[in-house]
Amino acid sequence: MHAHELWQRGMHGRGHRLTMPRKAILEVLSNSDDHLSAEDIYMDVHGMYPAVGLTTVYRTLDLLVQMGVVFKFDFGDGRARYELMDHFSKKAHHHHLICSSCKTIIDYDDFLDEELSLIRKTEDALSKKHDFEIMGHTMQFYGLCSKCKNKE
Amino acid sequence: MHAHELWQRGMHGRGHRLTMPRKAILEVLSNSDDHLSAEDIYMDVHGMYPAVGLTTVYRTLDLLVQMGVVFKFDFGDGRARYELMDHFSKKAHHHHLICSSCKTIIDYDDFLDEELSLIRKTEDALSKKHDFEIMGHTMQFYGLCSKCKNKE
DNA sequence: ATATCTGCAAAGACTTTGCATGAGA
DNA sequence: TCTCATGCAAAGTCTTTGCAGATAT
Repeated sequence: MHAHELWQRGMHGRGHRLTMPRKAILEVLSNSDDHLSAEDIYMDVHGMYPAVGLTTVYRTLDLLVQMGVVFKFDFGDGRARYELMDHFSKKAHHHHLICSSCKTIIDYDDFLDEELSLIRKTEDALSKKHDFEIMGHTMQFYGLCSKCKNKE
Repeated sequence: MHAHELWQRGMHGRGHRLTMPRKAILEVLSNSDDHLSAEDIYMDVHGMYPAVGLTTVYRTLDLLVQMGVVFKFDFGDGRARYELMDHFSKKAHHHHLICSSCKTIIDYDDFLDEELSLIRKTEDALSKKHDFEIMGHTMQFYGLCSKCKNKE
């Protein structure tokens, strides 16, 4: 099944429509390895379909976050970043290493096996203890990158 | 050594002054168990010292974040939250469980022992690999709390 | 004494909302 | 056809900046 069909079903199943702007936005998210801001996505989409507005990008991202297709991050630089969730992404599971000073973001995927058991255990305990339905997790390290470290 | 002296030294050592508004803000952070927004802190401080303005709260929080005394979180509700870092806090090390729908935040401290070895290992590897000076980490689970789960 | 800090008001940046028009199914 | 979706412009929120007066050491 192709991605478009998957999206079609996902949207349709919940009473939403797979419109051209939505396809374009999903396309951009699928083809990027970066942590795109709404503006980034808007710029990309705008290149292909100049008619699509920034408002639609925001509204679509909200919808995708609601649907559990996209994860919304905030790395502290004043704008939200969006990434397809693991299940929908070409990228492997990963976490982030962030420079507190210049906000550079590095993806890493070290020690995921060791992580897995901790995550599972914690998820399990938390969902029981607090009656939560857990949908995802985040893990990030903060520090100073080599450039910023040496500027001090 | 009392907290005030510690703060005094921390500030002084870097060419900053420990002023009344700064004392009040640190006081509020120390005495709260919550994840306070700038506005929350402003309200608290304002109760004691009505002369202190919101701008000063923002500026002080920025300074404290720079100094590594306070951690700035964003849980996705459009405003930043601030917490004293472990070393300066009465609270034990913990992470967060967040309801994606109503943004309720629950602190948890389960499986910290298991976490420790993973964190150490990862921190070590990342700092070498990417030449980072790592100063902290974050871990959070997202999901739906019991109330929001049942509203669906 | 003097460099730092503060409050106020104004500006800035990102995001959301209102409403008439346009488009999927 | 008939909702749902979109674009534009305007409004909203949180946060930052400019500047003259106040303050810590």
